[in-house]
Amino acid sequence: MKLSAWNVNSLKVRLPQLLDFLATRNPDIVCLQETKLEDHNFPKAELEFAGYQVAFSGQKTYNGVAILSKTPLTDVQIGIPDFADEQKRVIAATVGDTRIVCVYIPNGQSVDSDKYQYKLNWLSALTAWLKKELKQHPRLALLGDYNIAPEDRDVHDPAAWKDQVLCSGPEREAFVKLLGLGLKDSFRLFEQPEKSFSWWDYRMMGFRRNHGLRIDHILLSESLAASCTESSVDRDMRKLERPSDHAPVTAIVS
DNA sequence: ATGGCGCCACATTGGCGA
Repeated sequence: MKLSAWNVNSLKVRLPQLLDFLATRNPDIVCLQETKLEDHNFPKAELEFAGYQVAFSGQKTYNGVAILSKTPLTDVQIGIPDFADEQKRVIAATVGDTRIVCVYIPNGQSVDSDKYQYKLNWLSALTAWLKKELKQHPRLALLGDYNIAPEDRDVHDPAAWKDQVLCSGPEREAFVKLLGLGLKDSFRLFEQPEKSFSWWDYRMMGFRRNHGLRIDHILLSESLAASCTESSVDRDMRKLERPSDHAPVTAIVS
């Protein structure tokens, strides 16, 4: 089973690239972030025609998440239960015997921003909920844009980013708490190239200079991690004309 | 040097992302 996550930064703009991605990579499941589409504008028919069932939760301008699956999606959950949030950042569904949780974790803007505190509260709520989810679903994958670079090796210039948003201690501690639930960072199950990132700034030729961060992740519960054979970043999608600033990430499990 | 790019909308400028 091939699982991908991709922050498309507008599904309206990126739909042709997504359809190409589906046709060429042939993933079983794709988790999308930053669709930036209200539900009545979601391209359901196009994606169904491409062979995928869809579950989605979106809003105008910001946020928006979706799960695509070749096989039926059941028990769709939108948002974190008992956590009031206007922002559409979470969708979960069951595919076969596997629970898929798609997240667009808040950016936080800067460590002295109210949005940073919202991010930390949000991460606490996510972690508490996932603890329960894992009890019900031993096979669970948490995919998406985490807006956290877990370690210095996930940052092109750790000195410049030290204690900045996406790299700060409390954010990294929140990521470690997710791992503490029994989740594994699939990317680090394997040897990887130095300076592997999933996001590059549009400005200053960030991609060409590989000025990036690894902030998009696929975390797997222990039973899924045990069968994981591959985890990688799909840099080729970032090379296209008019790319998302994020590249898709993909893991293969059985 | 606090810009740079890309996307969106109460759009031709400002908010936001990371």
